Amino acid sequence: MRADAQRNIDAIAAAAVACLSRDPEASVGEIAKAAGVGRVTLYGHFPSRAELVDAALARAIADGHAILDAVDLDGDPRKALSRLVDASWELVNRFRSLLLAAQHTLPPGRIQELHEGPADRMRKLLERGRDDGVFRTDLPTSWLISTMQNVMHGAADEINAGRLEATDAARYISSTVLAALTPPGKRVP
Amino acid sequence: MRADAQRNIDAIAAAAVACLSRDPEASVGEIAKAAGVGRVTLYGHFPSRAELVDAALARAIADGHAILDAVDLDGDPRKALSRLVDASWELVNRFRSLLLAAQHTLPPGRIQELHEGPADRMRKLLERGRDDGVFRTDLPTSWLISTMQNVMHGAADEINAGRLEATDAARYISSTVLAALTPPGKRVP
DNA sequence: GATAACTCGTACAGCGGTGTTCAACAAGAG
DNA sequence: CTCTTGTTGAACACCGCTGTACGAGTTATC
Repeated sequence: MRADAQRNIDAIAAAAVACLSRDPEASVGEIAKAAGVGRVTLYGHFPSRAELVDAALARAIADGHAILDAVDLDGDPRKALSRLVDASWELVNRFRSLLLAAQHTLPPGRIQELHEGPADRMRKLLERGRDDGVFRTDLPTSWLISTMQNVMHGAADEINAGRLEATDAARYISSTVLAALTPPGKRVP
Repeated sequence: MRADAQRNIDAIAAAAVACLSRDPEASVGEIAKAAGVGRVTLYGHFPSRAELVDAALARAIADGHAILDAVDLDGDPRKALSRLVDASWELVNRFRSLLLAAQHTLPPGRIQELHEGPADRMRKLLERGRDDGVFRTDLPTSWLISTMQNVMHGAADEINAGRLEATDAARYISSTVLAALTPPGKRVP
């Protein structure tokens, strides 16, 4: 593999992330142009649109993974969760449109598969909080995780619709999620 | 307006609701066929796909409105909200795909406009509960309403993905929403 | 500097959708 | 019964997208 080919593959993946994050229906042609590459060259590296979207999502998640690594998950699980949710929210908001593209391009289950890493991180923290008695145990962790994701995605929609200020979002999300995770009978923080 | 024309308009709108509820990208041709009507006839009544989707969504919401009218909203606001959420969930689940179609066909804001009725119903109950001190006042009602909607939509997604049983959904949603609405410092029911 | 790897633009075929036209035909309303 | 209003299928032009083919040009690499 020649060095410039590798460089182009990288540029295309980066452009795909950028374009699809703006418009989930961005065409292959647009992405090629954004990468500074001919459409044919792109097809040389990614046989189909689906594989391109897959690569873009994988790249975005990998980037996010690195960012989330910097979040301190020790100490009070509620505080830790709040920190993790804040950081995750940043990412969800940024890649929201890309996810939409993936949803009607990738085969069902593939997205879940790519999200295993981030979900695991969340699950570990959630389980620690459950052991400490600060998070509820009457609902499955998978449901709680998807609820957090849904709240974040919803916030992104509200911002897009102009009904919510981006500066308020993080606080709203944290408050809502922490309340939703509180075990029945316990006080909301 | 001739009687059979009126009948056709009705059949087309009903078919649009049905088809788009199955597949958000159902073509005009499919809908016409489902209505037992020629494609040209359809275009005679609905000048464009957008107007057809608009009519379908409006119809679905009107139908839902009638169903929600049967829900008893008196008594303990938390119990009432639980009842309302259960009924709403039924509808959201049914029309989830139609909403998706509307989201990338109708101009931004139009969907919100059509949802004013249902949102008002929820808002009134929410405000009564706030006056009674059982729902939180530290977040805007609009945010709380959208959170409820997001939890329901998320549940629909989970069911579609096979990660959640439809029979569990209603209970999960109620528990989650009631916790999320609990004022800070109060106990989760 | 030779050679294999890579890229480029253009052009093409195919697909599935939308919206329109036309001329023949059916069915309500008076 | 008549006439206006509707309905019908087939055909058409149009659009933007995907994926492929080709021949000429360019650039890493040895």
